[in-house]
Amino acid sequence: MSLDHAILGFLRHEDLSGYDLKTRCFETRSSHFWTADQAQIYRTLDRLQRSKYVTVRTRRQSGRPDRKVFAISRAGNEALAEWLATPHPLPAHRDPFLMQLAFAEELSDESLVGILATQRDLLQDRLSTLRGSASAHARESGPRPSRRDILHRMTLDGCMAECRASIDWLDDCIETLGSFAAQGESQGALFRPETTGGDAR
Amino acid sequence: MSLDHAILGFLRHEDLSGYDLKTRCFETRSSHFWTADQAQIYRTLDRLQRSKYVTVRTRRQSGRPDRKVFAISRAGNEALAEWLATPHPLPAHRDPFLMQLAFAEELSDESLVGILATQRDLLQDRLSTLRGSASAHARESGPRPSRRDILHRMTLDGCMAECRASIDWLDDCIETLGSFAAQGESQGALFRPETTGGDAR
DNA sequence: ATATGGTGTATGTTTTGTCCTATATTTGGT
DNA sequence: ACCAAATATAGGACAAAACATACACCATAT
Repeated sequence: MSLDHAILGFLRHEDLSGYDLKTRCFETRSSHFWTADQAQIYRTLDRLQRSKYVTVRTRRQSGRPDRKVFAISRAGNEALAEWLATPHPLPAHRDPFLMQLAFAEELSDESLVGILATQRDLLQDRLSTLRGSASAHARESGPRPSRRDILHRMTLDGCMAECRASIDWLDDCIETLGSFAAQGESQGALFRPETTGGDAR
Repeated sequence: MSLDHAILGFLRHEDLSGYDLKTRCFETRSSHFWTADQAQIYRTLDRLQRSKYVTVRTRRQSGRPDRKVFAISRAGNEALAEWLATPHPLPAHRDPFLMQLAFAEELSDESLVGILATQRDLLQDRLSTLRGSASAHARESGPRPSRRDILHRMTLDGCMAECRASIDWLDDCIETLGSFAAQGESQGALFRPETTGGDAR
């Protein structure tokens, strides 16, 4: 259902074709929190049109194939506004990397550290990309950003915060495994006691 | 594909029935990084069996319906080992809450802060749950945790780290919006310049 | 001439995950 | 005696997403 609202959200700002949504919206503006396949976009537009949440007008273009430009309808606006104003439950967390780590019991320490380091690097890359988007966005929006700009910036900040947290965590894991390997197995001391007390909030 | 490996991972440790996997594995041990519907578990077990990654023996039980106990096969072990030793690309990030925030332009400051605070509370609940799991796990595994225990603990730590980062970020957002509302719109000063310089790693 | 790459829309198939329902028995509580 | 909850497996329907492929046209470079 979220994709529907993403499309309505983009259309609220300006009228767009499926192609626009793909290239100017999902591949750029929202890529850090939602992506969508081209096929998915067109099918969803079709469905939104059938449910009267968007209207379409076809733009004849000289030579090129026609552009179908979609606009959000009254009903679409209302549905979107309602969704935006409602808190939604957290979706189940799904993380294939944590799964890999959880079952890596029989992996050698070296392989395991390799996996962790690779993941760290991947997250570092993502963080760099996010930083790039943030700078670009700051440049575009200038010294007096609109409310829209501020919200967009917040989403980037959120992603960067998560990213940094995961990187730090991975560094801790690598360190722990390093001393684990150095001292041999089952030394116990490596197991940091829970931080509940010192870190309560 | 990840679900296959999750099941193989659990079976590597001990033989289990579909019901065991549901109640003792996915609803408890792995709930923080992967969940699975009961129907999905049974269907996946069926498929894994057809592809010879698991074997099954049926336990007659007096009265009760038969238990189908699954065990991982040689082929299953090899497939799992290979998957565990390979780094996998980051999946696309999908976060409906960030989407909600990104499109919340027309929401009043009050509603927006409400949404952010609710999200904060939801994450706080998740963090409490994670803390509970961590304590319980620490208690069960005792002073000399096995490698398996340490890895499991790491997955919990990773989730908690992400959770905390998101909560802190939400607090920042709420604060920013608070001063935004106080000073009126488009004051510009509220837009924190990018932190790239001070936070480089 | 031909290839490449961008613009633009659309369908088919498969995988993955969710929800609902059905069946059958035992145990424990009121 | 009766009801709810736990134990145990499985199919149908469907939405969401990924993956592949197709059609049609243009501009530009080789």
